[in-house]
Amino acid sequence: MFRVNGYEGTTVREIASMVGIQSGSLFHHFKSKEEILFTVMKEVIEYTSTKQNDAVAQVNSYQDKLKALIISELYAINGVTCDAMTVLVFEWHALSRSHQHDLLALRNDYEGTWVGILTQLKAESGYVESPQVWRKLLVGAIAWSVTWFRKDGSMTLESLADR
Amino acid sequence: MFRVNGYEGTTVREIASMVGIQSGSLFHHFKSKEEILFTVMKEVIEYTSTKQNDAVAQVNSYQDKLKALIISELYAINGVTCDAMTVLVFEWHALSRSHQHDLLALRNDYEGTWVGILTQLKAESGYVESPQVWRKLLVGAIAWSVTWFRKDGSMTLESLADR
Amino acid sequence: MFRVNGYEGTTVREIASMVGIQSGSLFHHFKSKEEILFTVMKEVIEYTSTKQNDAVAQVNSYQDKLKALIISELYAINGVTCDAMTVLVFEWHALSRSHQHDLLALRNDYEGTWVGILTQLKAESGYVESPQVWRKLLVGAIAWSVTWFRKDGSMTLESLADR
Amino acid sequence: MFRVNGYEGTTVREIASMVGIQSGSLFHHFKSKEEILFTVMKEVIEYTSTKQNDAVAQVNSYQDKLKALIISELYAINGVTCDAMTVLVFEWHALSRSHQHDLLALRNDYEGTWVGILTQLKAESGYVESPQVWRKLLVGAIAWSVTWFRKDGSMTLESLADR
DNA sequence: AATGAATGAGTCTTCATTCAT
DNA sequence: AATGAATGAAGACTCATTCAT
Repeated sequence: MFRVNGYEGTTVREIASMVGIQSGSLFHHFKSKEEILFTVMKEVIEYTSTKQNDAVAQVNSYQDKLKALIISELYAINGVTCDAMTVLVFEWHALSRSHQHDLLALRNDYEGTWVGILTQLKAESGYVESPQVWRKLLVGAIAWSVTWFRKDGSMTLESLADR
Repeated sequence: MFRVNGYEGTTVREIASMVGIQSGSLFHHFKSKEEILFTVMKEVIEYTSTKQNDAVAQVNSYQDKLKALIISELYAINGVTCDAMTVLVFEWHALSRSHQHDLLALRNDYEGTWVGILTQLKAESGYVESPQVWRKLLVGAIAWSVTWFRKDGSMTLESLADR
Repeated sequence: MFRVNGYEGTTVREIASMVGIQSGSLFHHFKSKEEILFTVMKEVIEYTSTKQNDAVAQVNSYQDKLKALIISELYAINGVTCDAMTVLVFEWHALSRSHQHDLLALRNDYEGTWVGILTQLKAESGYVESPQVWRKLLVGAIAWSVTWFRKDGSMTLESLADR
Repeated sequence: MFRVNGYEGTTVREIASMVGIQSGSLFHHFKSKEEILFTVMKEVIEYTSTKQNDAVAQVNSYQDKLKALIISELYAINGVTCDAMTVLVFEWHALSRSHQHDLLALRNDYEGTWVGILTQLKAESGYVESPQVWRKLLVGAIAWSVTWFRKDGSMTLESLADR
């Protein structure tokens, strides 16, 4: 619901009724609406980080690791975590400063893996000039796929990863 | 203000007081808060389209035209139109269906130029496989720069365009 | 406009635009919106009173005078003064106390004619028991015609007056 | 409150404070101010219809039934339902088209009883020429009583009904 | 006589949150 | 764990009226 109508555009009443309870009851589970947003974001970061680490661990060369990262992130953006990832990007400013801070810590971990591998690739092949900039360009290209990639189209996420 | 606090997070009163009038007076100029958002978005699209067309017209080869497009879009995203462009991307869902439709028409024009030039490049060099997909990857990488590129950093937009 | 949408339901802007000027200009002619309402009501009372007096003066017997009053009032309610008369009845409470007082004075005149003639008829024929009550029943029946009588129907105001 | 100050002249805040709650709480019970107006009107029509049917059922001759209708309507206009009935008549245009439509359906029922009985009287006695027109003249005379009849005056509603 | 930008008090309505039950 | 009535602050928007031009 946050993805479709935005955080501010979604009412506590709507959330509650989708779960099948009254709006007042929601506050037994979350102490505020913002905590729901925070939870969504926190869980998707944790879930995606785990998936990413698994993917990277399963291959050996850094080139393969890079591709594993790309595929992993494409799946995060376009797979089951699609809604949550979009919310993470588009509703960031709806989060309180303090919660933003908490998530940034988790996020650093995740980004660290990317930059680490890109740095190794640079050392190995000299091809990647600036790992930080590469990461930024890649995350943009990958994240944007949420706006256009369709699972039922002619292209698979694997073939997109190759490009 | 829309960029910093989001559309929903910005009150009409705040906008008015920034302009130096009363909140009621705002409705003499715009018939609703949403019309302000729409106007911001419409104007930035029109302005950027004009800039883009100028940039493309000034060079001859398609490779140069592509680079002109990239630089032009990087400037749109990170230059004076930075706030408006960010709002265009991040507050899209705050727009009414009908206004979304209106902007999409303008947007098509803009995107048409990109895909047109990428298609020419494909015909010439065979390098660009799918112009549509290339455009998507490029716009993602470019748009994302708003989240990390700093004018006062060590990198210029021109050098970023090269990468 | 007051008739169709009510006094509160009509804006000064709408009135002005119907006349072909801006809302601000209206205040050169009337010092408030309520004064417009007052003027409409005052003028229709005066106009109708004149018509009524003319009608009564043209016949001799009290029975004919009564019928003249009835026809005259039916025309006031359903003729060119129809809108203004309806406003007079339905928007009475939108008037300030002081303006209500002013109109009541005019109204007394008008009502005096009715009760005078009904009193004469009682003296003559004994038929009319209470002139005051008769007047009230008659004005109700007549005024209500605004809600159902149609000029283009099968009935004329004269035949209705007979009933 | 609607009767005294009109629908537009009554604020939601005033209504709420009369009931002893905050204005916001009102919207827990009615989804809009207009729904309150609609409810008032709907309930008074239903209540009055029931009363009317009871009154008619208790007598046998059509002449008695007509008198029962007249008395019943006089009581509706001047009794406990007086305020609501007045609002029904005077605030009709404040209702949305759709709600007007709903009430018209209820109203048809009520009017049907009147015209039915007047039609029977015409068949029996030939006295009532046009039942529809009679009904209109009667309802006008009766409804108007709200503007002048005083319970504490020298006249009872029964004696008024006779006239 | 007319404009039209500006006012500012006021309107209905929304909605996250509370809390007695 | 859930209800649902109530809160109250805040929101966008309206509109009669003013006034310098």
